[in-house]
Amino acid sequence: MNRGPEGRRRPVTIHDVAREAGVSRGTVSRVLNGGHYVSPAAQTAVNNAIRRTGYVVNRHARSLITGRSDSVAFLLTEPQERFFEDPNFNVLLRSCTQELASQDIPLLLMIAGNEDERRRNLRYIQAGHVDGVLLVSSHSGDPVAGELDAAGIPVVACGKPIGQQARISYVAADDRDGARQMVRFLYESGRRRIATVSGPPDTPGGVERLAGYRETLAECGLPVDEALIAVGDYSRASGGRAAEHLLEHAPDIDAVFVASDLMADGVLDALARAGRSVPGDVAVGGFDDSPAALAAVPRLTTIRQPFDRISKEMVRMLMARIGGEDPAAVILPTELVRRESA
Amino acid sequence: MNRGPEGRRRPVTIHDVAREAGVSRGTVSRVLNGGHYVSPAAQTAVNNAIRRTGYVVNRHARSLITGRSDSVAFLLTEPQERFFEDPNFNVLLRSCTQELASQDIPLLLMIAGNEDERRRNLRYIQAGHVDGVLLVSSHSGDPVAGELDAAGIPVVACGKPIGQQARISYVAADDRDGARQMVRFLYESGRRRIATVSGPPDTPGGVERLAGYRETLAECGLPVDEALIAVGDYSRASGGRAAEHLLEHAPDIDAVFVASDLMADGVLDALARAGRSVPGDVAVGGFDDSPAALAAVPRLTTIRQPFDRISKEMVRMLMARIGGEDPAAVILPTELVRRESA
DNA sequence: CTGAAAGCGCTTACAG
DNA sequence: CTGAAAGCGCTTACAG
Repeated sequence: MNRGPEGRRRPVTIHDVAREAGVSRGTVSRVLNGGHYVSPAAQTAVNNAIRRTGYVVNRHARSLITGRSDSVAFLLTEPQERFFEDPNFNVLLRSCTQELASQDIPLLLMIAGNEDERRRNLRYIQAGHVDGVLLVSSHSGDPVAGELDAAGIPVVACGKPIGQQARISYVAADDRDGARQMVRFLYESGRRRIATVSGPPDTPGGVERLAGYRETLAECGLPVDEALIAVGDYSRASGGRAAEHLLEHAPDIDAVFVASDLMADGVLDALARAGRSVPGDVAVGGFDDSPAALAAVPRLTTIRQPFDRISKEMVRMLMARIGGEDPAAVILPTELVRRESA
Repeated sequence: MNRGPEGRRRPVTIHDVAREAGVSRGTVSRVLNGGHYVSPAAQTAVNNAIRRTGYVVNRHARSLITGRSDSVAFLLTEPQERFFEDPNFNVLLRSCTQELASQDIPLLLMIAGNEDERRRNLRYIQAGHVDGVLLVSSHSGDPVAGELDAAGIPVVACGKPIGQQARISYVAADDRDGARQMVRFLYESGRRRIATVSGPPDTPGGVERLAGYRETLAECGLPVDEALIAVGDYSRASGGRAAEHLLEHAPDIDAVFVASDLMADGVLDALARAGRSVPGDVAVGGFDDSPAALAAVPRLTTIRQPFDRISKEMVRMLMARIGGEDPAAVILPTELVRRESA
């Protein structure tokens, strides 16, 4: 940074670098953009000049001409209570931010907690102010993915966008297999009255994890008793209510597979209030391996979603999409993590 | 949006609007920027043309000339565990995002969980890619505020930046008064062995809330017994450990004022394990009124930090700072919220 | 491989 | 109040 007469910074431009290196501005620009068609000598001279002058590219000027913003939106469409309560969002947000930062791409955070915000964010995105969007919303009935896609905006969703998986890229953990692993583990630990608390039926996790539960029970030769199935909405409180419901309709349960760690934490509370010990009387298995699993007492045995890999893949796929590639889906394996609750 | 021959969007520019309205591009720009020195007739014509053409300003072109990016960074410098665990961050992040969105200003999320990330984010910000930064970090020993300020970047901190409050704008809740309200409330409910779990001594909340505790005890004519004071790090687990410590050294406590809701939740767990009933045997008072207060069992009586107002003020002050105003501090009142834990 | 030149879409003095 | 013009800092064909 140079300083002008008033001590105000005059940002160094490509022009200063060119003068310093003794080349034209075009050459500097070529070095900046990959160094193609530049002689080694010019290359070196420019790089040295950049170092000496402390040059930093003006992103606005670049964007003006390239038509790209070199930034992406992280769009969260959730009621705000869930964003406040569920640590999964933070994990995802954190690792996407990190992954993008490593590529020097800023993340614009957009939260659509209601229809108004949804509309405003959509308008902003459609105006072309970002190159693409990472979409996170558990409820896949959400029309926002389709609207963005229709507007020609590259989108990668976290979790299968039910109804439009053919047109929207997404990355998801293998929900069904995760559920299968947990239920089989419970069975092999000797449990025979295995209940489940599933997620909402309009979410991929709600559908797939329940399906995995049913399949595995059948494979183990256990009857699928509808009294063993309760539905939650992924909130901790809904887990507690579901557990109470199960206790009432099937008091002889000896295990519960819960479709999220946060709900599992609620189940733990309800079980404790009912005087059931965990894992003595009832084994509890969660899903996510979120920070909530470690905060629970006892700590949760759960299915790990590889959030780090999920984020990395989301970013990679979004870049590919922005680069013109066709949509694709990536399914990542899950893994059983044994702790104290089962 | 018009479509060119290939169906590709050709964004409508100020030029299209000018033609449509029958004025010059300068006039369109003047309407866009406040409508000064524009006749009512031209005003109307331009506005209609904007509506008809669906014109949206190209922010890059604007920024290139104004030198402003019209975006701000939300910089979180915390170890990631705390970001994952503590819902306070989400509340703050959410309301800042919302407040900025209402002014059409994008928020760039930056998370500095370690030295490397801190350095990269600093570099990005210092390059002038954002107009200012909203700084959130509980540990105020953090040098980042000073570094940004030294680089001439407008900063507003959340919470008093110890050591540099004269140079950095900040907004904070009235920590000391909040502590006073809680301790007095506990006293007036008949409690006489009132303990506290404070925050780290290098955070403003750690210092001020403890000071408020001491003062109020003295005013109530209660001795300040050092065995009644334990220190946590704002994590849930540290609250549990602090409670165990207190129970060991001062088994006759009948109340605990805890410097954060999350730690209070940990205290609740420890108390339950020790067989003490809440609020029967021991009353527990939290601080924050975060979502953790409602998730706790029993729900926490706590001190409300007005996060909505805090965010609004942070944004307002940052804009003022960007506009050239001198630093200032805003202290917002706190309020006792009665629930079941005390 | 390299330079000169055009142009991205806007804002802002400057004349009138 | 309004238009014509310069210029923000870059990238990218286009000649050479």
